[in-house]
Amino acid sequence: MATIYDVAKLAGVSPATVSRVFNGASVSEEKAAAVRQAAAELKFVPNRTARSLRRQSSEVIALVIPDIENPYFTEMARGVEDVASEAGYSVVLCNSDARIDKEQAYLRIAILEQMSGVILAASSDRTDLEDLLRAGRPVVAVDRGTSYDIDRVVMANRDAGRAATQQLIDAGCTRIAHIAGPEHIETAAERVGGWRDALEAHGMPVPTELLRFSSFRVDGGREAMAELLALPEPPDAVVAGNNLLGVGALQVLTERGLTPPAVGVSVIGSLPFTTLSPDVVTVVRLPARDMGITAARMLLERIGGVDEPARTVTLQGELQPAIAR
Amino acid sequence: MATIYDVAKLAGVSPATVSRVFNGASVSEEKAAAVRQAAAELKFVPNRTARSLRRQSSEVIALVIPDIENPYFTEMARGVEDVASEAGYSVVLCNSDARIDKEQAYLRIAILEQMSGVILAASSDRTDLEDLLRAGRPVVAVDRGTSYDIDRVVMANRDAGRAATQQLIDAGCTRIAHIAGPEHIETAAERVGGWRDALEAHGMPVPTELLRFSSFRVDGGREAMAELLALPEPPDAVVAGNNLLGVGALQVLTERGLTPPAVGVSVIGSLPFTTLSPDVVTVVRLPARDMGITAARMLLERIGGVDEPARTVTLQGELQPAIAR
DNA sequence: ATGAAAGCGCTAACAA
DNA sequence: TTGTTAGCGCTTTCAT
Repeated sequence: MATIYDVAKLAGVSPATVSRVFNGASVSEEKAAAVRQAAAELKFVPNRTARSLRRQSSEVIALVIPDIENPYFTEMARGVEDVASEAGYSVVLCNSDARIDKEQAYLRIAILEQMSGVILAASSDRTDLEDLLRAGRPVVAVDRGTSYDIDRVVMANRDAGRAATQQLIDAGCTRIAHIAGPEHIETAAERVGGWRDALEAHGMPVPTELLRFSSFRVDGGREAMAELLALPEPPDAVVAGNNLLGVGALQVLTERGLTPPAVGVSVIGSLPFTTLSPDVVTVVRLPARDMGITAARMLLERIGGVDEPARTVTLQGELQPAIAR
Repeated sequence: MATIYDVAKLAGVSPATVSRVFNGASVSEEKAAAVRQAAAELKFVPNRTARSLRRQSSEVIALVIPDIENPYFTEMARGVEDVASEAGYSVVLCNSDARIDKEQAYLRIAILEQMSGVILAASSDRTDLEDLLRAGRPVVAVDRGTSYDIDRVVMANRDAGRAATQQLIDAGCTRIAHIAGPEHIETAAERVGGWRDALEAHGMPVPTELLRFSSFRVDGGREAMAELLALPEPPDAVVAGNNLLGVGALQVLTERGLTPPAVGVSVIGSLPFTTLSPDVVTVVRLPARDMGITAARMLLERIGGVDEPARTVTLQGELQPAIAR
């Protein structure tokens, strides 16, 4: 691997000049050409590690998500990656497994590896960003907020919950359950709010026994749905709090021969790998990729030194109603 | 951030001794204790960038996969990550998008960032590993081989294809189609071989018009399934070459009211987010997580200097038959 | 077992 | 504009 010194010697200039050429500082066109020529000849590429050590920062950003197997987050990851790699940054994808200790470990690594910044879908509202922020690394929150005053990109969760529920009301359902995510996660709580709103707006009672908090996972959806069906008065419809809960609920319904529209189903989030006809399940599509793109752009701005007050971008879901029944 | 010098001063030793303590070299228990004490007091953590520069390698491995949105690969990624992080390595997940140019770009970055090694699910059989191998970075191939003589972990694709097909034959199907992945991808070709094997073993003709090569994606499965159904003599069963092709095929069948067992379906790979009852679709589960675990272990061995001839590990799929009809 | 010192490849003051 | 030089924080000879 050729170094900056090899190039300098071959081009007949100082190492500093070579560095300047590769960093866009002002260099006479003549020397710049010589440097480029020499660099090409030696197949020189700057050593990123050395640069990081000297600059005290590297062109790497961390993306910390709670579940790498959830298509919602991988879709977001693609958005982040597209923007980042366009700008010459690498993305390190970190799977916190929704565990605060693993998350913390990754955030530590982000500091140690001198990463330029972090995009974080926090595992809980007690995530500790002190060290990171003290080290001057910008952090952008995605999907869920944190307890810090930082940039964030979130979904219009309440609206999504309302729209999903509304659709079932319009279809004539009267006992509408809601399988929600963990109570302490902001997104879950907001979607519950939307479900409540829609019911109240129609003068319908808010049936607490039909509200189930669960994990944002398939098995959580399965359990909750099974419980709901075991009720003396089971629901005639259900709003799933995210894509995986929707899958779990639909699996249980299918197994019992209650495939929609036998029981109405609305899902907040997309069902990318479902085999159901899109006609029978209402989906509020959440623009995960856009969320990733937006977050990455904001982070790059912060890395670039933008210094305005913390911003919040809220993305709207898109209602894809089941065909009216 | 405290440096090794700060610790040395506080502990009353030389920087070299501090380094030795953190690298397991022999140091008197007395001084070692003093160093640990001082390090704890200063919250010292070694700067990884400096170490990488000095050592000319970093504790990072790259995992390059063709489709980050495919659950098969994210499941594998988890396996890799679990092993790697256990050993103190970070994993950089790179999505090549099945494009050889993006893949090449990531492999370049792996060299530049002095990553310790690469786990690669190659986008094609023409992937160029010259630079990487010349730079002495070990590479382990997963899922698919490469044209190089390196360690690899693959699935028993032919067996999987055979088992999936066999199951449909046992169920009494007589016109069994196969929707395969891209012809030039090893895994796809091998699975086709298995399909062929099973048919021939039963003295059944191998119906070329029922073999479709496609992309390993949902839309590919949809197109192929639609074409098959449009045939004058459509198939009464289909073997899907991977999980996404299976989803696509099932979507089309469902939309046309041909949900299995109306048409028999076997899928090579799992359907994690399907809402179908597992009773009606045969699945040959592929142990993706194990593949990741195995590959990561092999890579770490190579990084550690193991120098034996290239090894190949073949993992068996697990037949999960639909309930006999 | 320990310390002194060189240097990994680059960038950024400072001088010229 | 250009070159000289001093590190960034660590590891690793080479002495002792």
